[in-house]
Amino acid sequence: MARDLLGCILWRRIGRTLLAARLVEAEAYLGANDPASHARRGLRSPRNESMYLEGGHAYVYFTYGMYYCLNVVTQERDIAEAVLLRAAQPLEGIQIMQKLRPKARKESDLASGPGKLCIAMDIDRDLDGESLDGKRLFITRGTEAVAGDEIAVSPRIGVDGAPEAAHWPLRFFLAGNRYVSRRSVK
DNA sequence: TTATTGATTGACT
DNA sequence: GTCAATCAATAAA
Repeated sequence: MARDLLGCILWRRIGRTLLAARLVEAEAYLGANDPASHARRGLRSPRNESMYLEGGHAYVYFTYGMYYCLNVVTQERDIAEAVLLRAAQPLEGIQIMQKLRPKARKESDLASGPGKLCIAMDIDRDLDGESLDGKRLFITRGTEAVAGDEIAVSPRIGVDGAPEAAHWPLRFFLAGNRYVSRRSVK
């Protein structure tokens, strides 16, 4: 799923305005058996409850005391697997995004990270559990095809707390794309 | 009840 | 390269 989401378009409707961005980086989190997942060992709490929804819903969590991250829930109900959307290329409503994210000086930095993406597209816990085929949030196939050899794979970012899973190759991104979160990391 | 730690970012050396 | 911001969930006591 993480692989397939690359090149897809994430849409966010806020009243009459519509924002869109092309996904260029995503990470897979494998539920109960993944020590780096919020659902490791079957953990379940109000925070991660929407991970247990059926595929096609949003899981939005608050982290480091100040940022939100958006996930696509992928499995059947009660199986808590999800894909973290880490970076995207702004397509529509770029001026609005710039207003929402004044710290970004370049367009390529508007959504070049999971927290940044949520700031640029005004995504917070209010959207947690929402359908990804809904009014405020939805995803469509991209118009630009992604070639198989365009997709690079690496360990996930920031999972140092789970040494056992630290090297798992579950981060997918478009090789050389300037909108990914870390240009130095291959 | 208290302590630790993040699926991060931005400022700074 | 280092580090602080800032808080909720989880772990430890």
